[in-house]
Amino acid sequence: MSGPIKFTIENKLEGKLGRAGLLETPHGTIETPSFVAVGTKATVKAITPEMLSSLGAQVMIANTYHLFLQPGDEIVKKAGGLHDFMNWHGPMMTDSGGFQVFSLGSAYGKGISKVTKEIDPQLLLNEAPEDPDKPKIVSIDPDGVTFKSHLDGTSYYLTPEKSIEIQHNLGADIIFAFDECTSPLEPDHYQREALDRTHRWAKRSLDYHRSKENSKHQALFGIVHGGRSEKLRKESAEAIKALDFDGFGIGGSFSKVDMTTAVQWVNEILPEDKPRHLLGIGEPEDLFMGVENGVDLFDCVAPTRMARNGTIYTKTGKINMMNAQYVDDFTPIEKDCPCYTCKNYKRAYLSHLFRAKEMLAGTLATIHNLYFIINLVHSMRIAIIDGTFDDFKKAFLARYTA
RNA sequence: GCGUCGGUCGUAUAGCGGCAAUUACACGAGACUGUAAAUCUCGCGACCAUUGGUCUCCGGGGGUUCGAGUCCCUCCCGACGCA
Repeated sequence: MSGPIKFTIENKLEGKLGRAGLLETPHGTIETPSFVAVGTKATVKAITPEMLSSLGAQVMIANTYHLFLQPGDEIVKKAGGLHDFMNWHGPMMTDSGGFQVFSLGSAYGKGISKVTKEIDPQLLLNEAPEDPDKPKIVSIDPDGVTFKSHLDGTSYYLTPEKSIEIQHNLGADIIFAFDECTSPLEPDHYQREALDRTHRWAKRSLDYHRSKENSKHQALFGIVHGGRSEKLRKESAEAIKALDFDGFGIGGSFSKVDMTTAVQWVNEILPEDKPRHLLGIGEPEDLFMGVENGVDLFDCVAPTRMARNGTIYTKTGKINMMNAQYVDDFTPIEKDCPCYTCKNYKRAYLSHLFRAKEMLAGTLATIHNLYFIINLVHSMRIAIIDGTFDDFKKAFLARYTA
């Protein structure tokens, strides 16, 4: 074991793919399964790194595309890397920019999200409708992707090598290969084409990475794709597995019903001794599904974005703090929750802060939501170690209404 | 007391003969899954209803007109000016 990270399994779920483990990185050890806080632009929105740490976060993930545009990876490098730049000294990851191929590309302005409730067959037939009023800001070619900056319209060309170079400058402990996240609405022939491209890019990402000194202290994860297709998913898992990455990401925009099968197909193939990260997934029921099926790491904007938009996780489901009923509700945000927000503030106060558009609203809600999700995944870990996962899952989901 | 301007959906506004009536905020609800997001969508007179329909509405009352927030008369209220 000579890579920059070390993964050891502590206990497994009987008869299933799930496991609890330890992932050692140059900036500390992550107890898995673990939820990775999203800090796209080198900040977990609304909170400081100290708050992030004290609410129980062990690891966070920033974004190549956003930091490349602003302030620029060279600036971050001069600052001494992301850890010093943003004052987060725990384990850190960076995403490659591959998701932006989707969110700024095929999903741009079309109301398509990462997880669709169901696939509308009408949309599938017509493929994605083009809006002639909206200039395309992403265009893909065999070598890379041209982005028109969403900030000022400047064109930038991102290739696998460029993405890795940027991620080397950013200096996270774990970085991702440059991939293409496709829309589930794309037809089969396109999924095929995009998958082949992602595999070529994976190889190029890895080759470039290994040719640099940074590969000694930064780990590189390859990303499995394949959309909704069993054939492509399994093929992708085999192809990425063959490439000697330090760990794996499972990517894609899913229809809710396709997610479970996709994760199972892939994790049955991926090597057991390397960590797996289910990219961009984080609703409670999905986290149970992922953990049960062998996912070690999750990241998701849901807890932080929901928090800023006034939605709070509770053990019985999400509540919208903007609703009239909370104006004079002087009970804690959530009874029995030990987080800073719940220990110190009442619903009526949070309701007031949101209505008054005070910044503290987002901060307090973020602290609670992140604690809720991070603690949920951590509890799953403990349940795996204790051998009580099924009971824990049953009890949680019985109370929780999505 | 006289004169001028003004009174429109909770508030602030648009409207100057075809209007259930503009816009913003507020209010009510919903959405959000590798962050174009402290954002976005919908609703906001009432009652039916499948597209759609019926009624009631722009300070009060009266008038002109096929048709009136919109024009005329009068009353009430407010601001300003002159007494």
